Amino acid sequence: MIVLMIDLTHRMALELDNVLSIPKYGRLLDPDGYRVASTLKRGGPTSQDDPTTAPSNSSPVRPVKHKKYSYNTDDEAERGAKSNLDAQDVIGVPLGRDRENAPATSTLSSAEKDEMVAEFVDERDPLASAITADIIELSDMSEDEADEADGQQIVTENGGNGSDGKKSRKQPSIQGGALTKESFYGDDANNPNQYIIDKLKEMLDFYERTKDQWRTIGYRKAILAIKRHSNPILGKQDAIQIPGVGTRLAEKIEEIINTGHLRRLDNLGETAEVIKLFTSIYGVGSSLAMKWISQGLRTLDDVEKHLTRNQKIGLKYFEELNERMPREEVTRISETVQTAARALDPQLQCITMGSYRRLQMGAALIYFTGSDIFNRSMRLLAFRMGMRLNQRGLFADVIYGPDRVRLTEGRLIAQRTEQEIFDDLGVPWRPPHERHC
DNA sequence: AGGCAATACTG
DNA sequence: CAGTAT
DNA sequence: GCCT
Repeated sequence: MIVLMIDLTHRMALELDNVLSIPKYGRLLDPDGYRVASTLKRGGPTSQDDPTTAPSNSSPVRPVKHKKYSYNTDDEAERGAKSNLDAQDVIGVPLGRDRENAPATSTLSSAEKDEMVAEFVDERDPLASAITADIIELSDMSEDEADEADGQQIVTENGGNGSDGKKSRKQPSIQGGALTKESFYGDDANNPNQYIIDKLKEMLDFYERTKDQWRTIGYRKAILAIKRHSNPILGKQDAIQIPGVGTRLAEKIEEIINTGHLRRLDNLGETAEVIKLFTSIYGVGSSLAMKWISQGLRTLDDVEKHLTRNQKIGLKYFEELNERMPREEVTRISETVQTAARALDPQLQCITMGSYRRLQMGAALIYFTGSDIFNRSMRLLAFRMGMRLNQRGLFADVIYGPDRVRLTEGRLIAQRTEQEIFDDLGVPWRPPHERHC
């Protein structure tokens, strides 16, 4: 089957097993609506294919050669997968701010699309190809999932509830053994060591913007470890117990405990601020930032004339690229992409990745996680309990007629977390690898 | 002392 | 190739 | 930065 993975985040790549997302850039701020490039092929082994030749439905899909975009699916040829899209295709959807009424593109011929691709590539800023989506071939997805390809795979109804709005906003922690983001990383609000974490985070931010790749990793791991550590850290000895926290950090932690702040941090002063400012320009990293600082540059204006083409775009859209994309907007863009993609191939499974997916509700997680057998048995169980489970949630008080015909929708009783759905079904939560049946 | 993920695009 | 990005 |  073919899966379209939509990645709208500009800062985070998704890496999931063999599936790599294509690094692309946040959002497209082109004001004139959107267009879909259906076969935007990149370089590599497949680029010699005649781009004007639409792949034939009946011909076997050739093995995927470009490892960047997919992994090999040996049995794919035998199964003769039908799709207008190949695994190395990329769908790019430039999106403007005012795109609600953007024109539909589903009826475009492939020649027209290719023309658009050419235009897209030639005339657009590279940064403008904001939204990209990978076509990934997955050979191990179940029939069951394929059967469900009709509906919306992305949960959108409750998307824009603002829970994704702020930078470090977290959902409340949930109890039980569920391996959720919260239980794994800890919960800001309830963590007794949050003030320590905050200080260390500031250090981390600085090193992230400096050159110090390894210190960055050290801090990051330590902070993660402290977040998972639920007891209050009272001193150096406590701290150094935590794997990931060594002598140096333990001392800093003690200083934070005793004095409330870090002298090291206070000393970073202006430099840290300016580095932060400069590296906030998309395409400007620590090296350039430090170089500029050493040349006496301090403001965005100072720096303007030293930028490359891409960096100029980064500066032009400075605000937009540094702003977190509202979840609602992600939802909207996802739908746009999906509509366009399905027009090209109705069979497509579409999944929006990144932080959007991490906050995706439990019902959808269960669904995507599988296995098919597991999902079937969970749904059957729900049915027997007079309920209904699907990728949107668990519904109670569902009325069924003869032959399991469902007469009512029922009322939504659980959807946000896997845990609550399992609970309501009376099934002990189990980790994905134990969901074989 | 040496490793700490892997890979793509840009200029 | 170094820098920047995901 | 931390760990081996």
